[in-house]
Amino acid sequence: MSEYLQRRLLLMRLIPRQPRKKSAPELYEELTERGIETTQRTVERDLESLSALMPLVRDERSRPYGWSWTTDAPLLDLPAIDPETALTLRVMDAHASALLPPNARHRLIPYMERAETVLEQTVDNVGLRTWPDRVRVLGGGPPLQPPALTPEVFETVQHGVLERRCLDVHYRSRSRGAVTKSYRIHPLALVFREPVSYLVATIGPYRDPRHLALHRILHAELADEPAEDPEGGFDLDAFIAQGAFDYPEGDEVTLQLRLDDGTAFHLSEAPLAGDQSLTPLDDEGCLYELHATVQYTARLRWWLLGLGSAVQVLAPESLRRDIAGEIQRLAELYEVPSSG
Amino acid sequence: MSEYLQRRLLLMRLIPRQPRKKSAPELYEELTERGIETTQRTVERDLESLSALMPLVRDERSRPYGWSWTTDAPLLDLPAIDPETALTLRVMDAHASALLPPNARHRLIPYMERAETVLEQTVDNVGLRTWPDRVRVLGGGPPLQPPALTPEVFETVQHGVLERRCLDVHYRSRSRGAVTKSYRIHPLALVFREPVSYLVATIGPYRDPRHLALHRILHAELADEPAEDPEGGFDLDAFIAQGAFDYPEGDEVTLQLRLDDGTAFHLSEAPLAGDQSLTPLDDEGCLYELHATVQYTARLRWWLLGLGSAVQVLAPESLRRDIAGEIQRLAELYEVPSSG
DNA sequence: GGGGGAGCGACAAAAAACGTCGCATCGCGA
DNA sequence: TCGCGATGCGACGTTTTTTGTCGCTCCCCC
Repeated sequence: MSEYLQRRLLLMRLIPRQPRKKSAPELYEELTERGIETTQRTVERDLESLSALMPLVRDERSRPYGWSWTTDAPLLDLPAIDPETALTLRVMDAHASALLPPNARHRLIPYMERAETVLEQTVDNVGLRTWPDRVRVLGGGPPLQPPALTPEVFETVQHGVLERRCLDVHYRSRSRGAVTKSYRIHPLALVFREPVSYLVATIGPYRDPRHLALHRILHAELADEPAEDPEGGFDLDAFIAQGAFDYPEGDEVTLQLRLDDGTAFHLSEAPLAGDQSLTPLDDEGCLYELHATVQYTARLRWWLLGLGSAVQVLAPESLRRDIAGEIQRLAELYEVPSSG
Repeated sequence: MSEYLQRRLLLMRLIPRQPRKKSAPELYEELTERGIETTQRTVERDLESLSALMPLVRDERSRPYGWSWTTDAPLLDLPAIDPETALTLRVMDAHASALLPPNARHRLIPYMERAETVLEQTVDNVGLRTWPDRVRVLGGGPPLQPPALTPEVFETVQHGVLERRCLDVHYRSRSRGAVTKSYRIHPLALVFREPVSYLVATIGPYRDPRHLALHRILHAELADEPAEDPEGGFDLDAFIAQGAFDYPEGDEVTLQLRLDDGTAFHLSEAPLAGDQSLTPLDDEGCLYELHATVQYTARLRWWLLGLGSAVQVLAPESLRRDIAGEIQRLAELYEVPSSG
């Protein structure tokens, strides 16, 4: 029966993209491992005939020749991506562009190009070419620009986290001045906080995890030494909860707010919590009271404060005092006249 | 030469995923269109032998049998996704989960599962299985929950936008009460604003574009009538800029802020604009002044206000007055004592 | 009831794919 | 510098698969 197709399909999947490569003997090995009986000669022939059809390249600089897909090889996906999925991918990408450094999205280019092609064809069928004019993502976060990374850094760091290997990095420390230091670090995890991406790692012989902003890593290189977790293991959630990223986990509190009608409407659409309740305070429907059980986090506080006078915090008392104090400081800062 | 592989590969790509289907004669047609000379018999044979290897199904309920991939057919991508890309996809998805309704991401499940598989294998090689514990995305936007959508609505609406066909929708209008109305609408564009997704469309015979929140569309059905743009065309950016989503485009202003050191540090990492400058105001480095050319938007205002007393707006004067006014209202609301 | 399209079994010719062998080449270590 | 082993590759005859064609049957729809 048709060994042919199965073998070539598997073979194509085993070939990596360009910086990496695999030799014919290697590929032969992997094929037999996966239960395909063949000869190395056949594999060689397969590679040759495949390279006539697809963007495969052979690196002949060193003797066991290495095969790989070209960097710009278009994505060939089975089953092919459908227009709806392509659209979803695009929306996700549009959104991620505000969050991830450009280098991080670099790897997704073939996927996005594929999505683009599919969308264009769809639109073409209907006689239009105005696709990109039909979707927008409006960000809700701070209007900041993601910092640029040294091109290779993201890749290398990703590699280190994925393969659990140590990294040698040059790090421009947070303290002022352009002082850079070199460390050998044990990568533990990746954390993305709105525009900035962080690597969590232990540094050199020390055992306490730290976070390094990726854009402050000027150079990174993979070491051979395998990365080790600190004794007792590493719990990323606990690390974040203890406040490492200004995102300390708050206690659960019963939030009580007084809202104007516009804000009440928005919150009825996208609630703060599953148990949220909204009740009008008067007949005209201009004021509402909201109850909800939420986590008290810094993010919540920013958000409430940002809404300004559209929202008044009634409870918990600690949050109310907190915000009132902030307002007092603000009032002094802006020399607002007395509230009588 | 090897027509074989080329033909079967193309054939597989032409087969759609399950709700859709294509018959052997259709597929034969499309193959010849793309320059592959063959007979319909061969296509039939190909389909049969392929279905032994892959999750293809044949719908035999009506006579020109329809072929499709099963809904859960795993993604077979060439070149295969590499661990770094898989990781990036996961990060994007983690982020999108806070923004898109669950139904929207539904289509990406095969992609995410594929990414998951690749990651697990990678981690396996190194003897670990703790992959999901190594990445987190910390949101910066409001801590709201995306509203739930009627399952089919997102798909149908997407379809309408993509193929430019009218939709018949039941819409629960924004005004209070559970009144729903039915309209025939001409879909124009999709807009995503943090937790809520919108469809921009003209309604019935009217010519002015409106936005409909997707979660308030209770039911949607594709109509045969092709969708039409309003006379004079439709410009999504202009529509947004005119304030349709509380995101009116602001004028460019030269922003001047006084910041505490923590905020200054964050802004030095992720600047507000390309031309941003930051200068310390004293020797201890506790106060900084920032200049940047930015768009004056509501989003900027929320964000500045949310930062509280860590930021003082010095210019433009209009923004300063705006914020000072807001603070005065807040001070009255919270009965903050006089600022002297 | 009949016409046409679709699905499918069979067959023989044609075209590959395959394993094997042998030789040339290259890299590495002695 | 020499030699060994691994790798790449051309050639060849056999084997297997593929492919076009024909014809029969079934089913739907007119």
